[in-house]
Amino acid sequence: MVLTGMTMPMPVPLPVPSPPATKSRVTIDWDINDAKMPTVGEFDDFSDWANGHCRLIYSAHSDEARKHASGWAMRNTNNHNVNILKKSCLGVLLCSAKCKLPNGASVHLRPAICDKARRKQQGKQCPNRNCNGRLEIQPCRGHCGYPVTHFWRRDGNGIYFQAKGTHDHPRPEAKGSTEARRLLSGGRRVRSLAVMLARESALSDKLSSLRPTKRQAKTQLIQEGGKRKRMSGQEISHSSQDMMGMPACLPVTSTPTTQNGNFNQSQSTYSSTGSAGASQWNGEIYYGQEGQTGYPNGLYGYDMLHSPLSSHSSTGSYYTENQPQQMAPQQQQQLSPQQHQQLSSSFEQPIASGFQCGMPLYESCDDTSSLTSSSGYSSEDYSYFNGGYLPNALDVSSGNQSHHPSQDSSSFYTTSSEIFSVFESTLNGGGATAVDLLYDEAATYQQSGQTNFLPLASYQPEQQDQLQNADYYYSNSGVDNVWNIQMDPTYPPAPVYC
DNA sequence: CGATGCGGGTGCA
DNA sequence: TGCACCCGCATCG
Repeated sequence: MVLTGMTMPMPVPLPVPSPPATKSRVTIDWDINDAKMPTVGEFDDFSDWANGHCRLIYSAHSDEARKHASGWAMRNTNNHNVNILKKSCLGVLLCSAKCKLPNGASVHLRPAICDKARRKQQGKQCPNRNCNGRLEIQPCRGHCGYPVTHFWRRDGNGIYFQAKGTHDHPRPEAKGSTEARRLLSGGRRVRSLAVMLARESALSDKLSSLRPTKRQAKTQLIQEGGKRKRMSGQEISHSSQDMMGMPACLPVTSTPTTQNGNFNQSQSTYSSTGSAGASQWNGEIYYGQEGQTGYPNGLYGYDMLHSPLSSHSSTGSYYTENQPQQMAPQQQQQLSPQQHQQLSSSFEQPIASGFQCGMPLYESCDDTSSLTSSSGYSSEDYSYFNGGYLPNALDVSSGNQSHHPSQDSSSFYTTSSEIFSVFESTLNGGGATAVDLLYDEAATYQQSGQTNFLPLASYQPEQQDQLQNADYYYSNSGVDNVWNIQMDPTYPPAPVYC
């Protein structure tokens, strides 16, 4: 996706009905704290960009699920419960200058999970050559002012996932990008940052355009309902609300699910499920990956640069957020280009429907719902940020979405595992350089016949130093270790609707 | 070196 | 008591 111009991205109200899901999962109501988790016959496809209040049940054979993976930078949070793994969002690393790449995308790096590493990230110079900004963390405050939390629980042959809160920040670059960069970079780290970031943008646009219609959304969308208690952190959330133009912490007033009753019961019994001492998360045996396909959906207003290098592709979770985010495939298909534009540009139009999970308007902030709810708030991450940068952090988002339909559709479900596999295998195969990876991507796209790649230009002073990304080039003088990004005038933003 | 997971401990409501 | 969060430790890639 591409972030552009818009400085005050507002959530795009998507009059989108909840995505279809198998009855087994939809009808079953559960809470991560339930004493007994429901057994389902069919599992959800893994979604690494889950957003909004939602619950998913993955197969215990899902590699991603076993690893508790997420596209969001989630860090472990101690909830003193060995049965439920809790993680809280660290937000995203943005440029203090809010600079934009030529294609309108913004710098949005993945915060290191490790506190120490994260401290080092902050304050570093923006990877964009033409920017003097510094990297700053925009903390996640999507859950009533606190970071969005994810809960994982293994039970039987299922891995239960529950998310609380709606991210109020752009997506960070995907995990794969960070890892790859670290593995490959060495002294080129800074450059790689810029390259990967920018490349992600163009790449994801292409990828998304290639994505065939995925099977019906399978994610279970269950909005947290009726649990309202604490509103702590509400004042903090104001900033988010203001920025997003949406209430991030309104009490849940709708969604008549059966969850409420269930909740109380579960909370009271939850502790009984604990197996003192031994964590269920220990000694995990990861099964081989079985064709994870698809790609994170991202009608997400803030999200733009998906990482094709992500090791976690996703079939996407079609959350109907009050944001220009995920949509169900079929819904997407029904949209005309104009509709796409309307959807993405109608930020100012708040929607008040109770669309399943993740609707900020109905976001539950009562998290008493779980003993395990919490956050990974880290004061260290906020110091710089609070210095005055926070307000516009979101402007990294998507300004251009309303102008480029292709971007709007760029984040939709498409089985792109084949494409990813190219990079992933290369990544893991060893011996490949960053250039190889990048080139592979370009080549792959070309094969798809849907891109407008120009032949790779000569590399100078070395191959790695000039890359092409469909609509712009990256070059590095090799002197100051920063990248030049130049637009490729020949690149037309071709809208493609899957 | 960093990602992850665990868990002791503290402060607050 | 529940939650948010800090910190150190251990393991693994």
